[in-house]
Amino acid sequence: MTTRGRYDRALPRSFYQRPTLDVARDLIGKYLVRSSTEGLTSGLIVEAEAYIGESDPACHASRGRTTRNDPLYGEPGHAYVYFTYGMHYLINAVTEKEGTAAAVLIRALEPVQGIDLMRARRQAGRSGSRPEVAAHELCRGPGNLARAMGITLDENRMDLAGSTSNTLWIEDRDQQFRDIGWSPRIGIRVGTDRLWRCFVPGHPCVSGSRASWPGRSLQAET
DNA sequence: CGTTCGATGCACT
DNA sequence: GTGCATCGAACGT
Repeated sequence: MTTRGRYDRALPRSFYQRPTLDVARDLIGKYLVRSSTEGLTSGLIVEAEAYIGESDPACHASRGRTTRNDPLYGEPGHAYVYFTYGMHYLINAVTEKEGTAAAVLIRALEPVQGIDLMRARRQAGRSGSRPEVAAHELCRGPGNLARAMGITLDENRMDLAGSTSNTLWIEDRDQQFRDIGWSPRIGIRVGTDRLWRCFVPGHPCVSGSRASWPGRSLQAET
């Protein structure tokens, strides 16, 4: 085994207690890690979006606090997971400070560990034999990502930063991306004027149509 | 390449 | 009853 995927490398709470756009940018290049009874899976975060408070019309908190969005108002560093379109779970990391209702949606990962397990989760419950999902598509898009990582409402409110959980966290493995692109957020009908989606330009695991990206090449270093 | 549309279930109006 | 921070298949150009 390697030293990768250890909960003691989780980002501290102070990482999340900052302006949401800074957290979103800095989450690019970090690793989302999930340890379950099925095994360990992890991936490099290559796409994220910021949702910032009740004044952001696209934020779930734009119409006030409800039972569903309550985790947004809680302590930074916790997960806000919700269910949408009748079939998808999406995961956010809560940011700023208690009461602000801000978070970063994690939209895509480059799979790193547990790729076979990711593939099994993606194919579970599907009928017939289908072509194998390519590795770069396993965690492309927030719904796919949650499916591959085994994230459901069971992980809602989970502490990604504290010491009580050891099943889901985000860690630093000293990865740096030189260039990060910014665009409008995807899949929303309001607040599209804000460039609050960030991503690794040209990375094959980033969601959305390739034509909508700035034409830059991948530049990564360890 | 592009756009449209059905699946599917739940929180909120 | 309406509307999703989606996905992928189906279809048009």
